[in-house]
Amino acid sequence: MIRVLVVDDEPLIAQAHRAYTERIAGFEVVGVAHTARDAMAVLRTQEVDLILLDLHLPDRHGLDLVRALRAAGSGADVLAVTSSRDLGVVRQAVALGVTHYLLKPFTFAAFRDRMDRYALYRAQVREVSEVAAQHEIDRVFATLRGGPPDSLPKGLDPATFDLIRAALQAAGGLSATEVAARTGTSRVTARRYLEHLAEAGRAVRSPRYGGPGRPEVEYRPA
Amino acid sequence: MIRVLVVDDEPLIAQAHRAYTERIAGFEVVGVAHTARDAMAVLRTQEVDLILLDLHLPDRHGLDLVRALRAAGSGADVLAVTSSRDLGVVRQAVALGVTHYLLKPFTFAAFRDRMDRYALYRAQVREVSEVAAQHEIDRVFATLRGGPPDSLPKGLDPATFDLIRAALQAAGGLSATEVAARTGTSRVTARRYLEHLAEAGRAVRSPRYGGPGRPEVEYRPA
DNA sequence: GGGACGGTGAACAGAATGACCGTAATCGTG
DNA sequence: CACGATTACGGTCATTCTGTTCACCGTCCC
Repeated sequence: MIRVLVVDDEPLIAQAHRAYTERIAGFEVVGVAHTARDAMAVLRTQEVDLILLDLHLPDRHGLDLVRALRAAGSGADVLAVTSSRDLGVVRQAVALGVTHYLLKPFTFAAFRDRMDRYALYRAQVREVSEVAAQHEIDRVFATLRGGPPDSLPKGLDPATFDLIRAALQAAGGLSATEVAARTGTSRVTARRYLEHLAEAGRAVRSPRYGGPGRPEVEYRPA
Repeated sequence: MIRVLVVDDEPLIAQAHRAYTERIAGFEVVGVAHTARDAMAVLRTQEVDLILLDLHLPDRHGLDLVRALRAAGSGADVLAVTSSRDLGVVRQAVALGVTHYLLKPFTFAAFRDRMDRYALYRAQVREVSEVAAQHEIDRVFATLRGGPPDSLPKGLDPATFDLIRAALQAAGGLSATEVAARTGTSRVTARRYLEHLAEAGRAVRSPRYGGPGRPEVEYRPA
């Protein structure tokens, strides 16, 4: 369970964020604060993993709160949630290590995306305590900040997705052309979905050498 | 010009980092420090945009230095450079807002990649002072943390590249023909990638005499 | 009923590979 | 020491698949 502290000056908004958070598996809200002072108080008594922080607070700027947190040695991560479109603020937020920055108003999908990313990130850094290579570090950073996650991006149909995935699962290892032949879709479409699977880590790509001409890419279920 | 402070306890390494930095257009080194105390002193007298920070320092852990910096309100960004493979350290570094994390030893290409990314990030946040939409924020984050850019020349496939490199690493010293046999590629292809590795300084070539006929070229990982 | 959007496939430029072949470098022999 | 036999090198080119663009069609919303 990832323990979340929701901080927003408007009680209604804070409640909404709490509800949003609780709709996502793996997260629990351990506190709600409406001021920086309240937030600090909660942090003194509660273990908190992630702070959902509105930067606009009545007593203090949110970034100041983060600074104070860091000075105090707190390792809590911060997801900034604000309507401020000032890039200077974004830049400072980055420097202070916010995991992400959500502009209000946001959709639940966008919110869940950031939260899912964060959960995945935590799983990665918790799973092993040592890394062997630079690219593993890169993967951790990319998880937190990279492209869109598991929710199907635009242009991908759930039904087609299932079809392609099933075909791959059944055969074990197929090229885009072979998947196309088995599912009845075009190669282009098959490739689109296979590529998504690979991107999401649910399939691995490896080249197939031997014949003349450019090598084929084989996708195998992970 | 992006003003860089180089921090590393070993003078030789610090000089190397300084040289690396100065090879990249748009960056200038405004200071070199060997201890956390030195670094703080420089930061008090100099405007610094980016700190190239070795986490292993004689007087204090690098992350403590970052914490102190943040507490003091410094907005300098940090690129962590360390040989520590401890993921806990990585995690803390992320929370403190390091722009990236480079494992020693690293190639100049990897270093330049991170620096270029950072320069691009700065250009983005400086160009405009306001943002209109979430996706612009996302772009800024992705610039800083996105996946590694394929610095491979055209005609070379990343997957094949990894395959060849892995084969070489595992065996220690192989000819193009032997690599071909182990990877399933043709000799021509294997040689293409081995040549690239040699060119990039990641493998060394030495002839193998003894048998009849023209000597073979043996590639060994550098 | 019209417009916008989302998903698909056909066509195309070019990217990555293997086959072929002349050339280069060594060893063995007279 | 010279010369032929042998073996690998290194460049060129045909081949096949990739990845992208664009037009089409259905559907949903206004």
